[in-house]
Amino acid sequence: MAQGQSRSENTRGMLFLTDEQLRKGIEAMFFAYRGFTADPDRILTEKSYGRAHHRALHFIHRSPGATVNKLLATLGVTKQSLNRVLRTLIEDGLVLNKIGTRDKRQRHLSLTEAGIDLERALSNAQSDRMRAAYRQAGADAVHGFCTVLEAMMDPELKEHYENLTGGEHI
Amino acid sequence: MAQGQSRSENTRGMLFLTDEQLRKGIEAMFFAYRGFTADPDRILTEKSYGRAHHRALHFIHRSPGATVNKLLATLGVTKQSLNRVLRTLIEDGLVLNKIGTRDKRQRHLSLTEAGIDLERALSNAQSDRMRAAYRQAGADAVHGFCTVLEAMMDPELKEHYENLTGGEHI
DNA sequence: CTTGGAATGTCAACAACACTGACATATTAT
DNA sequence: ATAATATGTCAGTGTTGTTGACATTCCAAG
Repeated sequence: MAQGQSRSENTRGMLFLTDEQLRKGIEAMFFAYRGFTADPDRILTEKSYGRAHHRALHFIHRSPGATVNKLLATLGVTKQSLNRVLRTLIEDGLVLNKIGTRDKRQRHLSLTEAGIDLERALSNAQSDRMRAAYRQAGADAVHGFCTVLEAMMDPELKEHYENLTGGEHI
Repeated sequence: MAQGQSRSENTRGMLFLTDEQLRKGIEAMFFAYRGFTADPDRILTEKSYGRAHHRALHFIHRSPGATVNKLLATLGVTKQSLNRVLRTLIEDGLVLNKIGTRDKRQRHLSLTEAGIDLERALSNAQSDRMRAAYRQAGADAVHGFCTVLEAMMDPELKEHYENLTGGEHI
């Protein structure tokens, strides 16, 4: 039995993965995701927003000027679902909705100053925990963490993930 | 600038963490969690269940005979929310609700054969992806993955996580 | 034995957030 | 002119979470 052994390889470099190790990873994802969202959720509740607002603010901040369609693809929700959230953010003066110059059907989304402020508050809350976890776990662990997460993504989602970091210098 | 450098330490062994690295980790969690739930979700939709049913089945399978209160603490939802889910699972013959012998107020939950079957189907779907990700990332990455996830948990949630793996031999 | 509190279940109402389906409106492309 | 695209909107529905209130059952302390 490879009990209590969290890293184990055979002679061909293949991983031995017990059901227990897999289950542990599954539960770790579940509990960690709760921690991951806990801090922003508190801020959001104060402002009567939800997680969907956070996600919208995050990705608009990340890709300012992106169209609604691009945001839809990134978030993976229906336009009706996103529209409900976007409407309140625009009404509350956190998000700008600018008609495209080249293609006037498109709406380019960006954050107002107030939107940037809230996004930063949410991002800071989430980053603080992430930073603490990174520091506690160490550099090698962080690298492994991201590697496994990337391997867990659907190929289509992974493209969105990579495009975000790639298309930074626009 | 430590740009493009995902693991970096200074002379005192402290991690340098750029905003970009933290943001990348945050987005990795978001996209990976979507992949994490995608496969079970497909099965659940077929059977007209939701993620909450999966979670209940998972933890009942993990700690058979646990009381409702213990399950409530693990899942971190209200009893009303859990009860709605449990009721359908009991009605559908997937979960057993046995009155305690020592304390007859308590209900001890366990899976029926049908419950075990569905739990296994869900677990397999989720494990398959996890296993593939683990294999792709390698043993060291897996270790780091779990380390960071554990460091991200709320202390209270981490106890639940650890109690699950610790109290296996009941 | 009575009483207080704990464990559980249930009812009602509500909110967030996802879905589908249908439809309207510009605008662009063919 | 017509088709397709990008967006917005309305209406309805389902899952999952929440509060608040209340009943039941049972253990334990007085």
